[in-house]
Amino acid sequence: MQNQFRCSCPCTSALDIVGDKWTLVIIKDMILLNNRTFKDFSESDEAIATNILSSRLKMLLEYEIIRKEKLPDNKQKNIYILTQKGLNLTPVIIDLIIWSDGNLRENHSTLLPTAQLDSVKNDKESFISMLIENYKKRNWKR
Amino acid sequence: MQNQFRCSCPCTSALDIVGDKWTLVIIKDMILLNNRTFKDFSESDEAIATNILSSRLKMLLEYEIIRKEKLPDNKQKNIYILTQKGLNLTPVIIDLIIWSDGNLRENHSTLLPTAQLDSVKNDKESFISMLIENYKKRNWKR
DNA sequence: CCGGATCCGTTTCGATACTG
DNA sequence: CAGTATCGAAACGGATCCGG
Repeated sequence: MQNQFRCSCPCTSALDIVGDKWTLVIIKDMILLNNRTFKDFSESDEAIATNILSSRLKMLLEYEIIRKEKLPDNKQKNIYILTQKGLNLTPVIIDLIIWSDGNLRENHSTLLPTAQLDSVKNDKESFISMLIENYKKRNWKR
Repeated sequence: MQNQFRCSCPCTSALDIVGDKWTLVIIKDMILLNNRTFKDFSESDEAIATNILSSRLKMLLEYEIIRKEKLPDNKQKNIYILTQKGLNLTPVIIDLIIWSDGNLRENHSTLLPTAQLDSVKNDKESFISMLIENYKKRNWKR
């Protein structure tokens, strides 16, 4: 299969990644819901098709925003883990959630997993750092 | 023509807008380059096709992220102006630019209009406020 | 069952030509 | 200049298949 994406054109990388509904959903659910397996993602509320999911995971691997590992206790299961580069997208995700909450009052359930919102608005910077540190503690055990 | 977008589903609004390469490009160029006319957008570096541009402007109007006006001194020319809701996306854009600069070193010209980067990294919050205030001063004259 | 890959009809994109 | 129409190409996404 040909690449469906153009890593050969780095100047548009940021928009390939963030300017795409599905990569954004995947990254958001990794950070906020700690999704890790193919199954986790394919069962998410946003109902991504498996072929699309597959193509996006490849793209994110290619960009080194995530990496692929085996579960230490279950060598069968593949898991996808955010790299530092991927975790660095946390501020973008959080700002998007804050915007969504403030400006799309009707319904923002897609972007808001919990009642963490107050905490976010209270001190955004520490909330972001906390998310990143918690993520690393849970998933970066080597 | 049928609507190409589904405003009937507000729960995915944020991703319709930000999870789309072109709406993101349009908003970014409004904030950073003060693009205002159809021509401005269609001549931007990213080379958006006129039909796509047209559909995205309609979508952004529908979401009230921009509004359409006539130039006061030239009743012929349509201009598109960010609303408050649209301007509230500035933090998302800026965070994306910062991420792009820090993590896609190869080439980030698409997202970086000027050498304002140092200023951003120095004090992000005031830079964002400044961008928004400047935008209003230039475009919100009634 | 899980992690995908393949197939295939439908939708959307996007380059260009065209119109008022 | 500000869009709209056209049309082939690409992407989507539901269903299905398949190896482990």
